[in-house]
Amino acid sequence: MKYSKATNYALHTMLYLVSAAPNKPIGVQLLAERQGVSPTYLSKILTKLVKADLIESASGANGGYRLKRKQEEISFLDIIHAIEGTASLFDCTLNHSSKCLIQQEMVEAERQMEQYLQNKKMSELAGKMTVD
Amino acid sequence: MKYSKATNYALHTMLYLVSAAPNKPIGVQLLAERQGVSPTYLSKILTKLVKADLIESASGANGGYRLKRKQEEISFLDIIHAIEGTASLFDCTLNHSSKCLIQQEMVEAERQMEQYLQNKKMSELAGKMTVD
DNA sequence: TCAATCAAAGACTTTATTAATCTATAATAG
DNA sequence: CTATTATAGATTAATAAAGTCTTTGATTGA
Ligand code: SF4
Ligand code: SF4
Repeated sequence: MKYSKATNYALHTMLYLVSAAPNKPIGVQLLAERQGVSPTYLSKILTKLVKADLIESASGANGGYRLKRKQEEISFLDIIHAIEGTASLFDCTLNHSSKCLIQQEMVEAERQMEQYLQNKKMSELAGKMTVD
Repeated sequence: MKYSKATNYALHTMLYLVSAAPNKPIGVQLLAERQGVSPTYLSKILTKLVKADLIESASGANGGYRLKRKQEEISFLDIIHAIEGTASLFDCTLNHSSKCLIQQEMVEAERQMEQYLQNKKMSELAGKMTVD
């Protein structure tokens, strides 16, 4: 069990957008170069972030991506959910009883992690880290 | 990102062993039947649990598997780690700075989940759940 | 001792998921 | 219009998970 590389790219891209000038859209070309990934691939990842309403895109010359919300309103969890989806990490296909303790505990454990990630906002990274 | 099916099998097997008579080893045949999985495959999973010192095995007639520790000394996390390994969920291959906040937060979030799972022991399931 | 029973190990195959590419289409600024 | 940039979908490649098959080794008890 691992976070996908896509999530990694998404987090780094968001970090970069956070530390960039807020009103100048940044093209996928540049974002991809920095991370050593192909523009077309990063593009699909960013489209997910757009659909999750975390960033917005502009087509055409001088277009690109920029934050749609304030830094303090974007959490790690938002980004992760946008890429990985929101389904539970533990899936018991059978699911016979709502009182199943295994499932309950696994879900609660996950909730603990998500709670932490939800409280971590992009604003905490801004300035405190340089993107490379 | 999902827990593997192997983890699911491991948890269910442990639950079954917990609710079984502690001194009579149970063969993989029976354990596999209950879960609708092939004995040889389950066997490799159980071998991991043996190596993690959670259960012990006996070869030969009347052999099989049984708990090696007390119920209250086996946590969900023990089982999960035995199957999934202990590597971090988030891997940044670059890893340039020990001060990287992204990595720090991701690791800390995971720690929250693990802490919860470490406190959940098999003894909490015993009796409260029927295996099916 | 020997045959039946059971676990361990390793090589292998199949299936599923993730990662990535390629190509075509749509939007927009200048 | 045309250059630029995002979106979408189909497709391929790479990696990981799931599962099978076969052999070996240990143990029991007849
Ligand atoms: S016991 Fe719980 S986790 Fe297992 S199959 Fe039933 S509902 Fe799912
Ligand atoms: S910024 Fe942090 S997470 Fe990203 S590559 Fe560097 S060390 Fe890894």
